[in-house]
This record gives sequence, structure tokens and C-alpha cells, in this order.
Amino acid sequence: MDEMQAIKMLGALAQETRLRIVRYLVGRADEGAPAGEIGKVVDATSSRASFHLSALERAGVITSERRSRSIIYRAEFDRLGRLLSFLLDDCCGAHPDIRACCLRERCFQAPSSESGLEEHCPSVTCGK
Amino acid sequence: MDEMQAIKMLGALAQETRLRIVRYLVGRADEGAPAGEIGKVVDATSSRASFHLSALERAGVITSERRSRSIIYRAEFDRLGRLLSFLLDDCCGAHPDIRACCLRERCFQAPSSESGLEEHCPSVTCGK
DNA sequence: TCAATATGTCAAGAGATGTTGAGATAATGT
DNA sequence: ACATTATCTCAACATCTCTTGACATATTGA
Repeated sequence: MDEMQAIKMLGALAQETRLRIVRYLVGRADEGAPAGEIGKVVDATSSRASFHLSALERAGVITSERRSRSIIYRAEFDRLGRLLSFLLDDCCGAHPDIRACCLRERCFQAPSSESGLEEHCPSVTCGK
Repeated sequence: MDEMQAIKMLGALAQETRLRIVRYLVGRADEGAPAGEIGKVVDATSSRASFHLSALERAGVITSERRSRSIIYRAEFDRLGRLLSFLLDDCCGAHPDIRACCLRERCFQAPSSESGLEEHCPSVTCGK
């Protein structure tokens, strides 16, 4: 991911309504959600929802796909992952504490929590 | 980290000059750098550098400390780490692939690279 | 075809953001 | 005190962003 792409995505995420849309869509995973449902969830009129959905799509954070009357939006997991990699590596390269801090907070802090991490990265342990 | 704080930081990072400042300061680690040096590195006039440094400080991304004539700026590693945790956990909670993607890209891809990770997280392996 | 549903487009306005250049403030050495 | 160095503040301006309400488009079922 290059700097320009990262700046576009960061700008797209730096807005209350849009951040909520992304959080909701990430929660919906591959299923995605139609614009109307998203608008209701984030409490926005159709034109406002459309405006922010377009902004997110332009920035490459989400994708759209027409499905009969509705248009289904989905989070672009690959892009989101790459953005985090960009931030993480730009930081980690010079200062591994930031990476350590990221690894620490949730998935590694509470051993009782049923985070989905284990099934993906069974051998990750940070020792912190 | 709450949503509002994350939005402030994302907005601060979503700008070319400011992202470069942060990358430079992260590279300088605890040593930090004075405003003048930062301005030269990112090719900004004094007033422009000051404007963006203030924005970053207001957003909690960097801190300042007067040292004789100069003002030394430093990256706020803790905050940056928390921001990444916020993004990561908001994503990871619903979709661990994003976390997996983050763990994959640089520090785990090239076993030959001398990233500083080992000294901090000696036992981390992702298997990807 | 007509009405209903779902979403997008447009123009207008308020407000935020980024740039510049001139000048103010603060700390230091002579 | 004075000149120098380092940084910040301010006003002006252009530009971008977000919101709203009215309207346009697209899809479907009766």
C-alpha cells in the first residue's frame, strides 16, 4: 500500500458516520448490507448515507454490488488489512513497541476471551 | 481508546505532510526532533510546519517539549499503538482475517530481515 | 403501465482545512 | 541592550467537507 492510498483510507475513516458504517459492515462480514439498512443503523437520511457510502467506496474501504432493488455494500477486508499493515510497518520498522502494544491489548490480554484469533494464528504468543 | 479519539487521530494522519512528520518522528524514536529540522525534512515553511505540528499535537499523535531555543517533538508511541489496537480489534472481533493480514506482511514475511521485533516478541510466529 | 421501493444526484449553504506571508514571541550569546 | 536563532500566531484566501431537501433513476410486483 502506498502513501497516497493510505491517506485516502485514513481520511475516509476519520468521520463518525463513516467509521460506524465500516464497523457495521465489518461485523456483517461477507454477507454485507444494503444501503437502506446501513442508513438506518447509522441514523442517516438516504442522501447522507449515499454520500458517505460513495466516499468509502472511492477510498477503497468498501465495495458495492447491485442485487435486485438493493445495493449491497461490503467491507474490503484485504484493503483494511493492508492499511493496518502500512501503519504497523511504518511504525514497527523503527519502534517495535507499537507492534507489541497492538498485539497486547485485546486478543492477548484476556486468555478467557473467545476471540477468533486462535483458529487463524494458533501459535501466536507475545509473552506480554 | 474511544471512537472520538480515534477519529481525531485518523484525521490528523490523513494528510501528506503530517503523515511524513509522524513517520520521521517515529524513526527518531525517543530522541525526537526540533520543529526546524522537521520542517526541512518534510519541505515545509516554518508556519506550515508549525500548523501541522500543532494539529498532530492536538490530536495526541505527538508531544512537544521546550529545550532551550528549540521545541522537541516526539511521536506518542502509546497513543499510536492504541489507535492501531482500536482499528485492529474493531476488525478482528468480527473478522480475524484482517489481523492475520496485518501479522503477515512484513515482520513475518522475510525471515532474513533484521527487524527489531525479535527482541520484543521473540516467540511470535504466525505460520503464514 | 402504474405505484411502490430502494438508492443516487444535484445545488446551496455552513463550516472546517490548508496555504501563504508578515509579524510577534521566546531564548541565547556578545 | 542588541542581534540572532527558533518557533509560533494571525489574517486572508481558496478549497474541501458535510448536511439538507428536492428531485431523478432503477427495479419490481400488481
